[in-house]
Amino acid sequence: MNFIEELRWRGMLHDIMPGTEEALTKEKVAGYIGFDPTADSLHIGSLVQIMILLHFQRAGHKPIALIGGATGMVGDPSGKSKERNLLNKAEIDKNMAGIQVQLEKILDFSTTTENHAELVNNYDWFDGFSFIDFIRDVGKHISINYMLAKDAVKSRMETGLSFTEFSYPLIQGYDFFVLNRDKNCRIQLGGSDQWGNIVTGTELIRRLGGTEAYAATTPLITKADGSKFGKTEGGNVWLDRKRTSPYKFYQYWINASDEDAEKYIKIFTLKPKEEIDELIKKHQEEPHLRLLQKELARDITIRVHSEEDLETAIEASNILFGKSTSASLAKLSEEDFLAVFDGVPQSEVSFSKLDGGELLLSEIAVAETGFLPSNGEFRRALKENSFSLNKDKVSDDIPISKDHLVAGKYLLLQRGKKKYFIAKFA
RNA sequence: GGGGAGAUUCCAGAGCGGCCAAAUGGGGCAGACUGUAAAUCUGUUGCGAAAGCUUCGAAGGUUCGAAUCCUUCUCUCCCCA
Repeated sequence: MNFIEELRWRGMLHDIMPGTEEALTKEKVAGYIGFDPTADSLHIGSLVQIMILLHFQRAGHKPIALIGGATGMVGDPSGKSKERNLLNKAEIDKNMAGIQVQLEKILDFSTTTENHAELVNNYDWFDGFSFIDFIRDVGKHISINYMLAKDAVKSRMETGLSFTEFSYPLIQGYDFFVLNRDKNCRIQLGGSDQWGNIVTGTELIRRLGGTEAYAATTPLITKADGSKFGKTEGGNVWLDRKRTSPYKFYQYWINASDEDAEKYIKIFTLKPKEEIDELIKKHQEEPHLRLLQKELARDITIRVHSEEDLETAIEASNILFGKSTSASLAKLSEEDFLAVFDGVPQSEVSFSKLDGGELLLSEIAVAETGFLPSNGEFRRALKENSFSLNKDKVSDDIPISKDHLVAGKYLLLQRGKKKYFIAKFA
């Protein structure tokens, strides 16, 4: 199965330029995807693009990850309704370092591999490239009419668009040209919102007499219920464990709906078609086992984090969602407790507050830890029978004593099925 | 520059002197059902234990009483030039 066929059955192909498939079949080429250094970590939206590069590499081609050190300073108007804030060089450098680590985890960068992945930064060729040179050597080849026809530009004609953002496609197009010229890069991949930018590149390459260049894009990942992919109430789901703990990361995938899980397992795992078909079939026979979600979460968590992180996440999930009760919780040592609940939000409470024996549960849940925003919210939770202390439902506001503590210093608070919080007494 | 419409609790959007912490819908949260899914049904959704307190773009005013009336200001949208 060639690269494009692979993407096609996985539902990862949105648009493709004619001739791309033939060109890729004929020879092994280099291809690239750009990543914006807007944060020091990528989130799972970018994971789609990384997977694309991984497939590309597995098909024998050479993946290039371009970090937009220069373009990050300009800002891509695609899909943005407002002018973007610009980043400075120092921020971008810091962000690049973080992103690099994440890419290296997934793609094979070892130079002993013939088609090893490569990381480039477009700042390297834009630094020192004067404005005059740029508009003379590059701008000359692309007409204003061509630029104005772009959706990203058209949709901003009403609200306004700075010259800076207007020039963006041209800058990204030049990246493609440079990679084409210097690294025989023949294809640019990316999200469907990048189509306009990508074809500006192929156009530029044609005008400047490079080798034939191609393009393919991935569809926007959606969720069946219409909410945005990769978001939770806490914000984006990041690849960086400090921003999104492995436990939360694992939980994000475990919570995917059936419909989404079928889609995601094709996109985010490398499992072959037969295995996935089999999994889907089994899942439909015994949906309550949630094989799809488990396999999906397992595979991605290992790829992004590690086997150990997965084990811990599963263990934590079993305790939090399994049949476990306060009894099994009480048996945990402090070490196990901490390891298991690593990703659960925590807050410290002064141990001495327990002394009088009059510290109420509500005070801990609201004032001391901020787990719930107000006492009203706490009362509501009691009324709904949705509040648990150490896995036991609570129906009244009770005074907390040292006897309630797990491993001598923790309280496991819970609102509803999925929201946990740990109060640590120290 | 001229004329008009508007700004309401997370969002949309009613209310147009007391019955308004403010209809309704959406969203959020929770409960039931389940499979940590979807759908459905139910409850809940400013703070406060309560009395009560603080909210309806901002500041003043009228009134026993204002989201509702008046004045000024700020911002948004539409039409004409």
